[in-house]
Amino acid sequence: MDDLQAFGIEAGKGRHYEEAFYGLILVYTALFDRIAKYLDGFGLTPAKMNVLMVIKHQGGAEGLSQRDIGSRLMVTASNMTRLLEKLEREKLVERSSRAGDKRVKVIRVSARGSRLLDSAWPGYMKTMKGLMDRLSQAEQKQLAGLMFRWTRELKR
Amino acid sequence: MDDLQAFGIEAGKGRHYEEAFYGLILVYTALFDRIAKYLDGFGLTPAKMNVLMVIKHQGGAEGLSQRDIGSRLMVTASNMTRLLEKLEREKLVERSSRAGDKRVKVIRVSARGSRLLDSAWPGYMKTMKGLMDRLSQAEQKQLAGLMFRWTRELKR
DNA sequence: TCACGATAGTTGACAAGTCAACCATCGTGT
DNA sequence: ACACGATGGTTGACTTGTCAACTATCGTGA
Repeated sequence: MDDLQAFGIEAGKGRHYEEAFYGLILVYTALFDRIAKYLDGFGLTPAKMNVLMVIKHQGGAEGLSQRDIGSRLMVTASNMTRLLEKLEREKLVERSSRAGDKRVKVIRVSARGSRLLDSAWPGYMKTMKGLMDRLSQAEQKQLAGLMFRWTRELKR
Repeated sequence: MDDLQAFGIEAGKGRHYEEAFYGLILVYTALFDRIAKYLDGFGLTPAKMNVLMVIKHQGGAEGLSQRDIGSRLMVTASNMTRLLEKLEREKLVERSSRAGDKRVKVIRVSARGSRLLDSAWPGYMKTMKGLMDRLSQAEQKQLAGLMFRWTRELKR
């Protein structure tokens, strides 16, 4: 736990909240890193993967507006614009104005995007599971419960 | 838990690892956000705050090299260069070449940086504690333990 | 009907992070 | 003594993310 010392924290000294806080940061960055490395093999990034997943799983035939995607992923509108521009340039996604409301842009996954998503998906899940499986089943369950409670508390 | 649905995850369906994974992301971003908002009042960001904390708490009289700081915070060398350039421009930090090894730049907190850090610190800790205290003491301890084990596992 | 407020998206300017290529300096082995 | 590899830092090009200011369109109330 030398990592925590970086922040001036000594482990095992009471002060669980500091250990938990900095531990969480360390874990998050490690997880993010591994996932990013995996996705890199497909020319994808976590952000792009998330966008593709949301559109494909929740878009149905009608597609989603940029706003819809953004709010589901907690990504700002301006960030969505640029993310989708790139995805469009890479032909993974199609953007068209909605008939009846020219303000909204309807986003759909292209055939190419869909194929890419399908090919990246199993390994993505496997990578994630592999990372999580460093914890026991019981610990995973514990963590899931903690995170669930915590997000709800943080939202008030 | 509607947030998790964004990723195509249903809560409470076994699959604790998915809930834990996405829950962790949600929590992390929420925490980061609040901390960033607090620090903004001081013209600081989490990254800058971390750098100042490390230099002040571990730098002693001799200061630290950029490499030292970077490795303690898991920040890349190139990122350190730019971070420290900004901190230097804002006169929060002083950079000088080490006598005896011109490659190394020795970093010290300036008087101004030190004052700023002192003024931001108590509220920073209070904000962090406030965020953590949405969980009970027992949960914090549990979480700290989990994170401790997990970081170690992830490092192999 | 039309003015005004709300909604969807875009743009500019910035922070923080990455990687790869690069320069300067150091230290060591022969 | 010096060549070469290791070390410390910088730079360029890029991604993801933010906020604030902006445009365009839509819908509603008077």
